[in-house]
Amino acid sequence: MSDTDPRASRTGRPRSTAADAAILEATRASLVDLGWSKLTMSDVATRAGVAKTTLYRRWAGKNELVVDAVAVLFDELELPDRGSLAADVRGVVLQFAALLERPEARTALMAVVAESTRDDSLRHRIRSAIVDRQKRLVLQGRERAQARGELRYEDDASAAARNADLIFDVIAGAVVHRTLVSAEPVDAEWASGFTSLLLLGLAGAQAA
Amino acid sequence: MSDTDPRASRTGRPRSTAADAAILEATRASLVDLGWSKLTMSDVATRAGVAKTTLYRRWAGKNELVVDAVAVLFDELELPDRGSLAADVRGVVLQFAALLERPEARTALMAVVAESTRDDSLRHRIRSAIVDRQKRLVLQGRERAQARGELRYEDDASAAARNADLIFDVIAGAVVHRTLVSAEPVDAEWASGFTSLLLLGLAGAQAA
DNA sequence: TTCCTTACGCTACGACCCGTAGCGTAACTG
DNA sequence: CAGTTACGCTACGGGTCGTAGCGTAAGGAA
Repeated sequence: MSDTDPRASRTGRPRSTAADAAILEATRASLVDLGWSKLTMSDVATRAGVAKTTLYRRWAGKNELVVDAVAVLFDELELPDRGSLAADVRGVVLQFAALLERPEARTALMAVVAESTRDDSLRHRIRSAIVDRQKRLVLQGRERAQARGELRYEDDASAAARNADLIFDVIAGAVVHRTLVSAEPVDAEWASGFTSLLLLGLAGAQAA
Repeated sequence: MSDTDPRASRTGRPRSTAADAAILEATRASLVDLGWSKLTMSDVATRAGVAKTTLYRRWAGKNELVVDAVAVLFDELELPDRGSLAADVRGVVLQFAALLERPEARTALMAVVAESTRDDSLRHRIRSAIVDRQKRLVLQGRERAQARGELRYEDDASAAARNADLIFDVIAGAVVHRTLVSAEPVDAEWASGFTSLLLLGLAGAQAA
């Protein structure tokens, strides 16, 4: 969460965990009301009932604060077994799309990614707090599909890892692009079309 | 380009087209040096050798200015006939990836998209200036593939349009996500893997 | 040419946010 | 108790924002 590890110093007044929670909650509320660009540290401090200096003691700035405030939203994603690979893909697509409907997520995600193009430490923070944690969904879905016999088990471990990364970028990228760039809704129909394309490919989806 | 149409008023001193070009060029240069978040209107004005008030006479703010400054970069994309659908896809993926390697493009694209989530007019500006213009590549590639016999001609016109939009979101989304979110390189190997996945689908690409 | 209209450069301005310093006080440890 | 760290508060210089006001420049119309 915050920058410094509280266990490093066992003496002195401990940091208020209530303040941590209040700050992150206030950050999400401010994102909803004001959006990324108009969100200010002063506003978050006021909403959280906390002094501005307290924010700077824990986060280097707006970028880091917002990443931590939004990261928890992505942990809500899960992949219940829906019986087939196609159903699992459709399900996660719709779930991810619902997350991107939330104003705090949509305004923050692209903004921090944009900032991360010029800030290595921020990019690593995004990776560890958001991106890498969601790759579990791809791995889980693949294992299930392999167990069902829908996908083969792969021999080369590094090739399998590259493949998982590729699938992750394709699914997440398509949903993000559809939602935020094209600014069109991800509904059940789109999810089905995308799933067909992903499973069958261009020619195969056309034939179906 | 600018906000007001110069042909609307035929009297008075005309706007300097040289200033327009200088401002957009200065904006790109400032994006390279400072990035989106540290770019200021004052800095752009100074670089362009123009008064700050001149900027505000043409653009409502930083968002609109940057969209116009970056839009021209995307028009460089083209789709030469490489002989097969797979080769065409690989080619456009690598071309788009090269564009996203340019610092002015990568820092600006995600930032304006993030802003557009709370600004309808900005979103329309992005669509007309950037997104919609690039869908020509999908349409062109599909026509060629159909002429080669690699894809069927589609009967339903609206279904064909939805399909083109889907493919656009999948290709552009995957490249953007790989480059900016996962922050991994789009090299020839990745482009080939992605192309196989797009053409053959999950099971098909695994078998190949 | 003269008049009209619009664009330009320049200066100045209030408003706002940034990030930090300094201080007294609060909370926890040994 | 003393020692250490966190907190709230105030204040500050520095920077950007977007606009107003002014005199001047560059075109078109009579």
